[in-house]
Amino acid sequence: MAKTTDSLNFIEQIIEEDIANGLDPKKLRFRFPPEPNGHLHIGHAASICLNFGLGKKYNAPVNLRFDDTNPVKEEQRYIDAIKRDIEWLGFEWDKVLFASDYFQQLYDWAVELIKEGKAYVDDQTSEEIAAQKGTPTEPGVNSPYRDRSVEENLALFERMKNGEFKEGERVLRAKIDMSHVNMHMRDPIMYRILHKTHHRTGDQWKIYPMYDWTHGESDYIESISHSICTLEFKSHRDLYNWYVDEVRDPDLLRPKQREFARRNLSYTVMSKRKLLQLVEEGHVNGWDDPRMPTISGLRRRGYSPESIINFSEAAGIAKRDNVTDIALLEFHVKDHLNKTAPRVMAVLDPIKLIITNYPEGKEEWLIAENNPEDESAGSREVPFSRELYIERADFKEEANRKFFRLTLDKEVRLKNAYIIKGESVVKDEAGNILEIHATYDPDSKSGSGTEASKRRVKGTLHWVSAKQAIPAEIRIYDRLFNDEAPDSHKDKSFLDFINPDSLVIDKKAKLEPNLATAKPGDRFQFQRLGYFVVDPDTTEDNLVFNRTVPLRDTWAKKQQK
RNA sequence: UGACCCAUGGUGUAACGGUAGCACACCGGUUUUUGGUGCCGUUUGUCGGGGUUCGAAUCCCUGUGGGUCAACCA
Repeated sequence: MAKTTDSLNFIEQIIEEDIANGLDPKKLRFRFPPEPNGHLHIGHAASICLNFGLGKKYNAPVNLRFDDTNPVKEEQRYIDAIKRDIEWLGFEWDKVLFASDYFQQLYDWAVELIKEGKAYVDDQTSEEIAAQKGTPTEPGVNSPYRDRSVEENLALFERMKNGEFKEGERVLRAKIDMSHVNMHMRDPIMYRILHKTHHRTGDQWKIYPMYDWTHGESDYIESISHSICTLEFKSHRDLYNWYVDEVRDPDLLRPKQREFARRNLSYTVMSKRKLLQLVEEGHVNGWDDPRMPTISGLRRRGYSPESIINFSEAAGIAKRDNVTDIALLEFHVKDHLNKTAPRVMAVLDPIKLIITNYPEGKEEWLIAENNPEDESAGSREVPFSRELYIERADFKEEANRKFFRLTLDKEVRLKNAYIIKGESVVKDEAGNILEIHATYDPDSKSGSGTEASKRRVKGTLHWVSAKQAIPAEIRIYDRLFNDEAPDSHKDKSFLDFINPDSLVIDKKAKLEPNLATAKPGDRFQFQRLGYFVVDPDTTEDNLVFNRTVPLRDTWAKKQQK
């Protein structure tokens, strides 16, 4: 029989196995190691949820470690953005650390390796070294500098450190095996010369360690038990182990690198390089543009941390390449917002509705439930009067049976208010509808008890009272890319798939007056339309909303068929 | 013409030698003062071929398909 009780993902299985084999659970320690060269995106969320989730599950510390070994690409503002995103997701790190904290230790260890004859300075150019590297099917050849004396290597490495050489003139290489089947083991480069200012160490260093030399050693220094990374690092594992074992105290455990498949999403570009290009070339309005798959973009779009975490949980962890349907993410957004977002009435494309038998000048404040999914959300009052706005698309002079909204001579309910009946329309010379006239039934007030409740009406419309309505700017986002998986087209640029209609701005919208005090970040469900969030661009004079995600609309879907 | 990794419905995952489940998506029904939500249900899957076994998605062999590896990036 299927055991649906918490099945473990394969990383957890490895950990359980290690514990079963005698690993002290108190020694469990994880890390999340971003390079501060851009914003985190939804793919990183998988790694964050995995590592911090493991920390929670096993009550183990998780370090936030910035892999900042390449001063060319890294910036302080990205460090700040990454911290904010992780905090926003609700995770707590044990320590914030930097690979650059270990530069001196790494240097000292490198000197040791040189002394042991396990590293050497190579004077060749990048091209020459590449040419000697061989190919996956052919072995490489040794560098002519491979057998330099320890003294000479020490002296040269010292001079590299002191900035006596230009960039590219020399590198330090590990002396392993130029004919190893694993290309990464063919005398990998440990240090390169870079006369660049580092965002943390400034101009102190003229040489910078490479990823492989840094990462395992950093894990070792921090006593990380399980170092979890993505699949493309699989072939780095041999080198990771080699480096760690060179410096490791035999009594201490070697951190265990294990790899899982990165999370891909349909219609979504996840490459940091490409996201940077979108920002730099101005295709979007920054890293936090609501169309971006970045955590900051999703936040501005109105996604909740819960929805991202639930999504990651649902998507799972495995070792095979995948393209997850973006609908799964959107499902979790709607699922969470449905339970938490207050309902509110807004009309995006207003047309005037006059209740002809409602007294001029009269004004009623009707009670409206804030969230039918959550009784504790309470209720609010909305003004009702003779002149209202309704959605232009909610009226047709004549329509078939499938149309549940307002037509002439048919009844519908105004949400939280009365049942009305379409009577006539006022048009201009061109035949455009200017106003709809209707009559209401005073005995049909919502929740009054006197409502003719047994009367069935075709549908329910949202509306706002014209006099009290407040205007707003509504930003509606569609997919940035109109192709299923723009990453997969090797022959075309992903920019060719940018959807020109990915952003629509609507300034005609009319909202119920309660929204006047909404603050940036507040999320609402606009009744029958979708979930919306107040954008940070909002000012006192200009209320700005982003559409997080539309509501499921089965009618619209059927129309398309 | 190498090494390594991977292969379960449309998608993402579970089952670790004992009846192939779950979720999303899709489709249908139902409830509803949101064409939302909820509830119910249908359809759809172990890449092929051998083998081991009483029994194989699971173990072995083989084929096929996909991915990764030749940055002074991470």
